[in-house]
Amino acid sequence: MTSTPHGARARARIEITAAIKEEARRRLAEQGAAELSLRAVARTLGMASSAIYRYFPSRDDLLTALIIDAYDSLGETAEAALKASVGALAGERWTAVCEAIRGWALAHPHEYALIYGSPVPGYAAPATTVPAAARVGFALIDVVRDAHRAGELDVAPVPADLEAEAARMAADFVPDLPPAVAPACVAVWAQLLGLIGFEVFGQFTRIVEERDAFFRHAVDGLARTVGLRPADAS
Amino acid sequence: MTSTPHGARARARIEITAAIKEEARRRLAEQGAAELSLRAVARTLGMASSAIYRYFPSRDDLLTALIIDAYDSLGETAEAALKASVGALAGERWTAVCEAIRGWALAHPHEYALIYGSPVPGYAAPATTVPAAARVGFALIDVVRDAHRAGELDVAPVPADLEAEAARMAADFVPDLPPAVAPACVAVWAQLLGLIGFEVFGQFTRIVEERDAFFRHAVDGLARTVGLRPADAS
DNA sequence: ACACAGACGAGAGCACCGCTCTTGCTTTGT
DNA sequence: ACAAAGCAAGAGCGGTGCTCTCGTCTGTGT
Repeated sequence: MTSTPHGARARARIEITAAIKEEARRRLAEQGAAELSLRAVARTLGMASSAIYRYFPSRDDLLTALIIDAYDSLGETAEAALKASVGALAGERWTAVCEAIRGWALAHPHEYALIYGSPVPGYAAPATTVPAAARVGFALIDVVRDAHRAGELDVAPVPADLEAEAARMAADFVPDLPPAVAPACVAVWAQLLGLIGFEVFGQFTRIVEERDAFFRHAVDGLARTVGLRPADAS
Repeated sequence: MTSTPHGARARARIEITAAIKEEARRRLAEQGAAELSLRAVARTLGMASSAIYRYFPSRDDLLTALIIDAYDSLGETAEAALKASVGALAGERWTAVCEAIRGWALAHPHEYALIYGSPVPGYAAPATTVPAAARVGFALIDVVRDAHRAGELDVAPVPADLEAEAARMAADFVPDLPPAVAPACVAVWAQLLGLIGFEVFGQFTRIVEERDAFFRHAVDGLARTVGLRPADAS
């Protein structure tokens, strides 16, 4: 009965690994990454602290696994908003995806901090996290791509010293879009997350009160920057 | 009781406090906030670890002091760029201040992470940090204000649901600017630091190669968003 | 069928951390 | 001059990440 790769032992390993990750994620969501302790996880799981090291070689490895999960969770949220908005105007889709990302960030501040805050140790972004990290960006790009297909994208030219870079970016990430929009896409991606990060990390305290309306307005501005006509008719 | 306490005791206290902060800042710059340990600082200062608690009640208080210093250092840099650019075109001044902020961030990544990355413990932003934190924002606003005085600011209207908020923001932070630009100022401030944060934290790895040209282009876009005519003639 | 290599769990232990408490000594203000 | 307050040092508590060793269990090849 070896339907699973190597018997029941391997299955137990998968289950325990998942249990550790689940408990760690719970603690992460409650207290943040700095307070996440292997010993505490082991304790509530009823195992010796040393046993955890059979599953995750170090605390950083556990954290890396959680980082990938967080990226995937956020990416999934963005993709869901993307799908749900098929057929709508490009500006409205843009807003929908941006608001989905913001909503996720506000609902999972510690996870957000884990992936977009300061890198926890010195710094590290193992190559394994890259594909998961890219999903959010691609969801945003998809809105732009669809708008371009529908002829609703206003492409602004790019300065001469960025032309080569824009071409490279476009070839790497958006082969079916005009190269000139590639830098704008990347810039807007970073700016959007800057906006969200400021809100999540409390930088808007006593500065922005009407968060929803403010975000909506700012996101309209970002849409304009990439060449979309914003949903807001104002 | 006496504002300048006569005696060598008070003077020694100031000197030791400064020495602790200096050593802590050195370690922060080298290793980051997570690795900053009171014991290690005490060790290299040749004092018992418990003695440090006479000067900083807790690790977080030391960190808070460093946060204020970092805000001030960054604010000073921005203000210096602002002063150095008096008389230049608004677009050029904008670029100059933005590049000064970016330059500081790239030169002091750990300090940058301390103030704009994820809040180190659970969260914390003692009220004492607020004035220092505001300096950067005001440097940016000054460019906009001067442009407005010179009649070089294009003010875009604000949606109806933001008018009250815009008026409140303007009254609080930019009383001599049209209310409609206030939300744009705040949004652009967050977006600029998002841009810089992504670069500092390595999110642009393998995505943006020509960092300088890219940043310059993005900053031109931000200038446009607040209503400035960018320096780039393209 | 059985023995053996490998995976596994538990415990002890190391070096480090933030922080507190107590004990003396020195400076300060009256 | 003397009491009060500030200060440095040491010991100690509970916590951390991580390693090592030592029994136990298990999956597998002969």
